[in-house]
Amino acid sequence: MPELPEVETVCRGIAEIKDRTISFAKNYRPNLRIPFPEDLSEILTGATVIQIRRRAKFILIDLDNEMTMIIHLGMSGKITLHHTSPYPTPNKHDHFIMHFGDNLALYYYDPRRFGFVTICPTDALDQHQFLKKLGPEPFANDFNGPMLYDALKQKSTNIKQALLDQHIVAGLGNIYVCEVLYQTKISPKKNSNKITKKQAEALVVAIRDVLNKAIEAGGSTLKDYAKADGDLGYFQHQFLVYGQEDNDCPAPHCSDKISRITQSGRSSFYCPSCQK
DNA sequence: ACGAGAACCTGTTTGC
DNA sequence: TGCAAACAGGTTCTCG
Repeated sequence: MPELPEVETVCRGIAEIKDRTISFAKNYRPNLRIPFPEDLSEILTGATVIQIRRRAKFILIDLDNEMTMIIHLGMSGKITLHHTSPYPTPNKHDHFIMHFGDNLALYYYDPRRFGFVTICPTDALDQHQFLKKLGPEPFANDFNGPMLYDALKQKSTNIKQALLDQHIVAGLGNIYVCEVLYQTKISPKKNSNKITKKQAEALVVAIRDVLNKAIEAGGSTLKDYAKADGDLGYFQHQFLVYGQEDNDCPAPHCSDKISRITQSGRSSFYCPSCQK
């Protein structure tokens, strides 16, 4: 999926649906990763958007009927807006559509169908199965060096897997974990419980730094992710290690090349010389 | 209880 | 050129 910066970019990209009233909503298949709620269309139609928020990689859309839409983009989910009716005929991967009158429509497109759209009473979001166990937001005060140190100490897996664990810190994905580990000179193979306090502090700084830069660049555009306005993000041009297998390590005095290894079925890119 | 690996899907790229 | 295999931003389930 889109990781945190891409989801943040989508949230900003759909800001104009705020204060707009849903005139039509429809899902075009019964389920994605989870079923669409049976009464989704009835609940949404006539409701007005109060606020758009992000929690981890979830898009939260608060409505004036005390309900909140929860949207997850999975690996290949994409949201696009249309401003002129008649709106396009849904493509076979456009699984959910909302109209806000005749000059604004939101389409949810997801070929791999690992994402989902659901709804939850706003006051019950904290208890929702997808949200209740999430770790802290990377930019929140409760995410800090001592907290991360303690959490990493509990895990017996490698640091790569630990940072992907949404219960430790919410929002990181495969790309940004690779970049963060490169920036902190920590090998993805290092045991999570061997991370020092100093390294935990450095990880907090690097996580915020990498995510901030990615958000500023409008996220990363890979195979099938684009912002809501159809423009592309640019952060992919700043990847130092992700997707750089066999390229020279970008560190000034390093003559090594970037390696790719598989950890728990997912690619990790790193410099064997710089990252220990 | 925990972690590695498989599973869930389709589309695109890579390699023979 | 053509086809099969590998690979892809995530999460959750099963199995050892």
